[in-house]
Amino acid sequence: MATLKQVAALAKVPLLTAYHALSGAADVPPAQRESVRAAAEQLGYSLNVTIKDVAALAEVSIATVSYVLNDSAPVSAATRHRVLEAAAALNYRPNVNGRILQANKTRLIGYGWHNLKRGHSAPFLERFAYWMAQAVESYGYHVLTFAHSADSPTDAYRELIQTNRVDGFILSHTNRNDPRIRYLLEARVPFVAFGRANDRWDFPYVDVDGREGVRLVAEHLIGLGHTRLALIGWPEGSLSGDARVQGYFDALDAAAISPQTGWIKRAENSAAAAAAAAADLLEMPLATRPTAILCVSDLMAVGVINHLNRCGVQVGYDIAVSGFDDDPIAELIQPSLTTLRQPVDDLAAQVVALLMAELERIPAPQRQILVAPQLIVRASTAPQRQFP
Amino acid sequence: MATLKQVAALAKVPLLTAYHALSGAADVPPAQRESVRAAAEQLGYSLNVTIKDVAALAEVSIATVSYVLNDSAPVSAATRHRVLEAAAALNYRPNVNGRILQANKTRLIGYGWHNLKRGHSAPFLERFAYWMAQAVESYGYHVLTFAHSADSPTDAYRELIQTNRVDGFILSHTNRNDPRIRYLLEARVPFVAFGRANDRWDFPYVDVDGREGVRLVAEHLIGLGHTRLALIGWPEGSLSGDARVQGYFDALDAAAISPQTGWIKRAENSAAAAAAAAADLLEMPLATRPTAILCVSDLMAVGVINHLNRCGVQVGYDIAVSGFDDDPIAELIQPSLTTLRQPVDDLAAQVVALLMAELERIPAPQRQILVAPQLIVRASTAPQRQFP
DNA sequence: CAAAGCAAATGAAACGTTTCAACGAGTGAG
DNA sequence: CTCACTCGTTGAAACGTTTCATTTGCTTTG
Repeated sequence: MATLKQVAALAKVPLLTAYHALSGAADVPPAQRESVRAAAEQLGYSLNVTIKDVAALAEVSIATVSYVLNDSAPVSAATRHRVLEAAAALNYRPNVNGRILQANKTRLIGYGWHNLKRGHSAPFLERFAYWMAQAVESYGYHVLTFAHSADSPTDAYRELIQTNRVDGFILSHTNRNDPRIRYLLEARVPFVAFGRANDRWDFPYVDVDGREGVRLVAEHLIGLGHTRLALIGWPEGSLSGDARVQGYFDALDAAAISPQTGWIKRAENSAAAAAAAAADLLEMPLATRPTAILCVSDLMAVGVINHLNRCGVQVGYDIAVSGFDDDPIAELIQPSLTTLRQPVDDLAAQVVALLMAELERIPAPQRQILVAPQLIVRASTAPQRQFP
Repeated sequence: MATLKQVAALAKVPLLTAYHALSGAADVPPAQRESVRAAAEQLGYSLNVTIKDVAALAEVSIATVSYVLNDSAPVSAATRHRVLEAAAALNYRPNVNGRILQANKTRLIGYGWHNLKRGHSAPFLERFAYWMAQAVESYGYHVLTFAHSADSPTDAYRELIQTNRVDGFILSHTNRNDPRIRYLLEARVPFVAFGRANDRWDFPYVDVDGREGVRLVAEHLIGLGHTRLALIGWPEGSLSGDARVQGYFDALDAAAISPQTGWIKRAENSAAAAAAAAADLLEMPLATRPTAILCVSDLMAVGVINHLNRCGVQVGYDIAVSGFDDDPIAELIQPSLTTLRQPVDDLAAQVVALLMAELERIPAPQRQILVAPQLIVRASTAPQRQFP
């Protein structure tokens, strides 16, 4: 491919004129415009301003242009000025791909999407993706998203690394002993997880402090006078699930309440399963029946509220209910749901900050970060009644 | 940077042995391993298999390797076999960045995130992002996501194009006269919109057929015996909003029902605004009061249902309610909500198929596609009562 | 038997950048 | 006046591919 300079030479016009003729950025006499067009045609040139063109216009070497634009070597004020003028006149923008090849850094961060089943979708993650993109851009990076299957997730990660498509990864929706984390650790690929995997592996992560969150809401309920608190958690074994249960015990311990058998239920993360658990709780004798039900997700809390509504139990008055996540539904359900909000923007920013340190291979002093969620009090735990 | 061949020569071992020593892919006698390590160290070489290494091992030129791997020129069976063996033995994966620079094609599609206000988030878009990534990958592309501000969105698009970061774009959340579309058309950048902009511009898009959707649900209600149907739409002026209203008229016309004044309300896309509109409707005299309320979004329908519940009106029995979107909340609210589901996977696949045609610069015959949503009947329009 | 033709393989250029090593022109010290 | 330095600048190499133009070694044909 020819350069702009050659086109200009062939058309016997100044370089800048050739640029204007082809770009339309400024007016050029029709005769000249035509001859430039013809010259470009003849050379098979299509407008594409490179560092060479800037160098030609500024009458310096391309090395000098590079030094000026990256401020990576001393350049005299006069030349610097000429170069900047030329770059501006030609509206020059460096081609990132040239850079990438030379530096062997793509400035791209991989982020994999799962295929969430209907109803299990997390609106939360869409916002996370936004804030992540935003945070990453402030460091001059971009996010490359890809889809991966649930059964062999590592394949997609391996492929992206081996073909040099990305510099690192951000993982979300981590599982216990997540195979992706195992692979990335072994392959020594920079990454940060949004979520934990197990206690043995040492890797950088940011997670919501579910334990502290549930403790907060339990404390809030105890403060309202509740003394019989039930908890509907996930089946034992999930990292974040067990942490949340722990927060419940923390609060009860602190208030010197001893948890009764039957107050703790386990259910899958669905409205229906939680409703069934709530039904069990309702069957307890009124005198010992819990007056508050803590749920480890908003989805479950919604199931509980719907069930209580159907049974004629007044939620927020007869029985308080709380959730976790601050899903949009929390504001929309009747009564509106007390819950814990995860500070998405903050989480994303911290994940990205950690990742940048990993990419520089200078690990941050604190590579494991827990962020406390914020208690959002709504009608489902309104202090409307004195509990016996 | 040195090549694997040079390292092997310096360590006086075969190329493949050098590879094994450095990669650990196969066992190598400790003595040899050490001398290879030392040689690599001395040359400042870190393991990175390129086409040159494959060529060296197969004892052919790099051109031949390229031809074999891309099947882009005739190669004798014997050499082809040698090359494939060598590539496999070295676990060679082409570096995409070399390709990108040479072809000036990044095989990256840009997709911009908006910052949606809390409560206005669309869980739908998260799933769209997943299916889009999936579809794009089946063509060997990836999605580059970026965040852009609401006030000057085109800047981000321009930057990505001018620096050659992406080959094209997918837009979602399009507005009437969307400035992004105006820019991309003018800059002649390949893109496809998920949503329309206005009737004047000719560009490829895929959109949900809101008109047909609302017609479907109205038809369904009329089939149940309803004759007085109200509609709560968005303020006039939005493209998709107006289309949905049109579907309502279509169905009423077909059933020879003439819409009464007062049946049509306009409200912002929020639960509260829709509830207020529903309150107005409730004040109409019982004899002429609508028996069904169609809403142009699930969010609005939820506001309406909550309001009716509060007023003691039995939704699905006294008054039917419908929404649009099939948000997860539709299944969770009481009663569950009849609505229109957008076939996300299908929409994403069609958007991507269109984009691929645009990228090849051979525009598809049909560049504007409307996809009909699917009617999902739930309890909020149950046929429980004979309407007068 | 020479010329022509063909298939297979190769050397080298190109894509756009950064950066190393080298160079020339001043400047200050001896 | 010369030598050694510094500062500013430059040519060229390198990153990993693809692909053009050419060469090599055969086979066929007149």
